[in-house]
Amino acid sequence: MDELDSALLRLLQQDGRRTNRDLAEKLGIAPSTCLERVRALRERGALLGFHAEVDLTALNRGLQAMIAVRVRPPTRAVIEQFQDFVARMPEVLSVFVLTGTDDFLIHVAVRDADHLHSVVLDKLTERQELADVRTSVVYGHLRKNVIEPM
Amino acid sequence: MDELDSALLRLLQQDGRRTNRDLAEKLGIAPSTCLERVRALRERGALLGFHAEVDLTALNRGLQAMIAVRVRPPTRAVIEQFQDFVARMPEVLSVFVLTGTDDFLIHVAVRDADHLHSVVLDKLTERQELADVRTSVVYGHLRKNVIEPM
DNA sequence: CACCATTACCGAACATAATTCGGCTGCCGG
DNA sequence: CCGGCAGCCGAATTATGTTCGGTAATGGTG
Repeated sequence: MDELDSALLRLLQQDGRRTNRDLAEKLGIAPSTCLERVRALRERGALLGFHAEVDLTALNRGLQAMIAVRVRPPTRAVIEQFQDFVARMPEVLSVFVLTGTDDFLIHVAVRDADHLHSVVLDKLTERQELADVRTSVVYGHLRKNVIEPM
Repeated sequence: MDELDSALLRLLQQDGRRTNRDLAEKLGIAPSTCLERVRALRERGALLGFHAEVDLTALNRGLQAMIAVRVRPPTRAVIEQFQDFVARMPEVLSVFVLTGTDDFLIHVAVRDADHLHSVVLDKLTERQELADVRTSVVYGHLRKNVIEPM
């Protein structure tokens, strides 16, 4: 994991569709070398994959919320079962499993306030193991690249 | 935004490096048509970009935490200034601006517990506007694709 | 119902890029 | 000093992206 590798990861994070030639040129190495480097990063597991970023508004899911949840009892079985359930909900963007007062943070993207309401009341609150729910609307969500630009 | 478009977004979300030919074949359309569709999605802003996913452990930042923050006073000026500050911290993965009791949720990835400690005590707590901080360690973080697989 | 205009689609030709591979270089251990 | 190894390179090959003119489908209009 030298300087070249992190430069590659940084560039591919900013734009995962940069061509191999482009990358090679920016780093001052041959395309074949660059290809080999990227392949090695994938094999080592440092580079997990490439994903398109989709605009939520374009999908009619412009309203985001963060739902803090406590389950009871907080045993492994209950936590895993609840996590599985939440992961299957189409409104869910991501699930954080936490220490502390809350057991979960659920990041959701929904159509509108009614939709959010129904997600919380009709889907989540139906669960027996759910002990506490607190919903916050997300005004803004800034996502950074893991490796800082130079 | 028809069925073809969302199929494209779904596939590109799973793997942003699928070749155009590949996509076209899977959808049963010509490569040139597929290319035009993807271009249209980008121009419309539905498809925002492509990004590499990097393994945090490989970067020696295997410990994640969620930091809930309240600032005082919660005016626009203070909130924007704090957000700018947080966004510049290299440990930060993403920042959620919230309604509710907490003003921010800060998702960080750090080397170890000492690093986390220093982020909270040496960097965050230094800020005058900071009224309240609660840190939770993240055991697991499941990220889903926005569009469900079929 | 016929007409036109518009849009989406296709396939072939062309341009660009990915990938392979044999060989070269420099570094390390013996 | 000298194998042996790992990383790198560049040219040849293969695959892919991209453009563009033509064609079929669509939808609105007289």
